[in-house]
Amino acid sequence: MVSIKDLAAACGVSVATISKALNGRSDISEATRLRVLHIAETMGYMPNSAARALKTNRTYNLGVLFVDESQNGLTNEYFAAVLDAFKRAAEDEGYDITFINRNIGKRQAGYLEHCRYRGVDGVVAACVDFADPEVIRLMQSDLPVVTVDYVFDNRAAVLSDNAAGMQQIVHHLGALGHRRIAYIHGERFSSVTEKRLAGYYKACAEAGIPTPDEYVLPAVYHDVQSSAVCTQKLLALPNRPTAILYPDDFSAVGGIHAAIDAGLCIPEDLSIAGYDGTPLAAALSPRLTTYRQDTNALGRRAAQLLIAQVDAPRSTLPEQYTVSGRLQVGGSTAVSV
Amino acid sequence: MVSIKDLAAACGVSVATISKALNGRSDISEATRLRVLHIAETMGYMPNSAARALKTNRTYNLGVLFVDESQNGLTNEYFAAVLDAFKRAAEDEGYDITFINRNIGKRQAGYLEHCRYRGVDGVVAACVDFADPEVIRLMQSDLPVVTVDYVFDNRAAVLSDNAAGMQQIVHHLGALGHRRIAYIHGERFSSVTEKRLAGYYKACAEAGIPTPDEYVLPAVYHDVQSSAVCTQKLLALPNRPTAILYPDDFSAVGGIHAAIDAGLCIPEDLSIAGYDGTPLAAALSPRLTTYRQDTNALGRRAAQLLIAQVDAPRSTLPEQYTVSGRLQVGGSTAVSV
DNA sequence: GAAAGCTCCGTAAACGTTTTACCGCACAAA
DNA sequence: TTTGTGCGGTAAAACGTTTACGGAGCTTTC
Repeated sequence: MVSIKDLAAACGVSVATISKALNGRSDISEATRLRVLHIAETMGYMPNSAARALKTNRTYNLGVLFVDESQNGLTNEYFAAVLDAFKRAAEDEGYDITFINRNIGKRQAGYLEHCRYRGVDGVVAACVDFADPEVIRLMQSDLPVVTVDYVFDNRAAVLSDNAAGMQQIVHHLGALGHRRIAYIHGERFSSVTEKRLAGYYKACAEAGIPTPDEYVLPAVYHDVQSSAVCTQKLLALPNRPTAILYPDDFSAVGGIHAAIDAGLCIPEDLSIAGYDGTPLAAALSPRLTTYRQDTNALGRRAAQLLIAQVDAPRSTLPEQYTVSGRLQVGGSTAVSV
Repeated sequence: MVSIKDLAAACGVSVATISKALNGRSDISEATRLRVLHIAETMGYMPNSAARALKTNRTYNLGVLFVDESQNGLTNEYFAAVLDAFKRAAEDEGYDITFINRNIGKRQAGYLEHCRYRGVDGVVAACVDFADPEVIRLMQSDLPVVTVDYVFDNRAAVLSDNAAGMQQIVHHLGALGHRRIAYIHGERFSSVTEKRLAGYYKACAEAGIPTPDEYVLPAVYHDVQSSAVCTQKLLALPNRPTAILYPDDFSAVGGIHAAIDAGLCIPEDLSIAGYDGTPLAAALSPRLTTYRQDTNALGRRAAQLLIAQVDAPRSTLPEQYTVSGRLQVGGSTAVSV
């Protein structure tokens, strides 16, 4: 590996000059800069990020914090899509991304310690349990942080418009004449679920649609089993709903099958809506009505917010951004009978 | 940040002693080691990975190379699952993982250059175009490398048993009495596709099942549109197949709907099989017959192979491991009429 | 009783950068 | 001639580690 020292020797100047030439400093003549750059090219010079990080305390590395327990990790389609967009945006700005975990070397540690050990310039947190003391410690540290789909104190955050999305779905169904709209939601005490529930109740109230307790059932995100069971319960009701809302597109599949098993036709006998707007929604037949979250904008925005904090002159305040999605009407919803 | 120097001062010993105590070296008394460890704990000492990397040329960072163009990135469920397992295994061994891209800082570069810049100890390559000159350059470098689902020269690789998987599916259908089995496959010139095709042909030959050209159609992985179109073509055949095989579970959804639209019942009129064994397969009704790839073993094995190379005494040879999956029979396949 | 061998610890150099302080020089102003 | 003022460059310290080497004190060995 050719170092800055070798370059200096080859160019006949000092290492300081090389460094200046490479980093676009001003106190150097254009002539020598060009010469250095050219020789660096031909010698195949590569800077050493470790040395640079050691000296500057900047790694140009961004940490990604998420929990991979219980399937909610990389295999979560929503999170994967957001992360993918985040990654692309970060790379465009010259940052690399690396995963945060709870050990340093082979020793157990905390998330914060891991970040300090690796010297990441900032952290994006998604899909994590914000009640976890370790997560809280990280959030309260002086590290630049951006959260997705959760607001921690007044730290930077990007949010999907969960309440608005839910409202749009309800409005859509209300416009189709539905008056009995049930909602099978995801785990409680997640801010996403709470927002969507609020949106559901608000929209129903506005439209004068009743929301009896037996129409609001708890299930589990991405679990066809639980959504199928809930659907069966709803369909067994004396006054069964004409439309059912699901926590996500995948769960809706469980609902669809439960409905079909009950001898119902979709959308003639029952309207069904998912959430997320994944490729799966478009693959189903009829296409699933769903709310498409703008994962691309979410990830990109998160990267921008984080990087802005990283090289903020400590004056910029953290912000919360909400990015809105789009109702995607498919054939799974139709006028109420 | 408290450094080794602060520790030395607090302990009243030299920095060398601290380093030795921390790294479990032998030329130090157990008494002082304990004292150092204790004081380090109370002072909240954290090593600096950059400094360590600079000195030792080991970063304990593993690079992940994959292309994220055309949806085949993180959102690819198969890859995401493998990566997740890889990540867990790597972390257990004290390694962190970071993504490889083609720029260093904001400048364009090659994959290899990026790796050298970041000083990753090794690279796992999956879902990449192995014809890309940049990828080839990386593969031919002296960096420890492991590939998944592809064999490059004699570098280490983990492989899913694509041929065997396909054979098992065909055997299963053959045992059910099917004699007209069509195969809608993924993109050609991918080694995965070629292996599966070979498996299909071999199993059919063994069972004396004909494989007319019009039964073998090219489609695109994870594309319901193309699989639906292919399905329509097959069903329009004068001598239409009694069973259709798909490149993956998601594509099978397209096929199922095309079949239903054609007025067929599954599995009574047509048997259908997917590939991968994703949660989706189990969510469908009837459950999709599929071949479940052991993504967990694949990822874990890849990590083991890579790490073994990293700290190999240059004597160990790279190996190719094949990990086998399991046929998962669902209700989408039944005895032939 | 001296040589040899341990055990434990310190000294100092090195890894590849960046950055601060400074120096010499040419040129213009006084 | 002196004094300032940029400009182009150098020297050297610093970042936080690891490690080769050496040395002091002790024990073993012949």
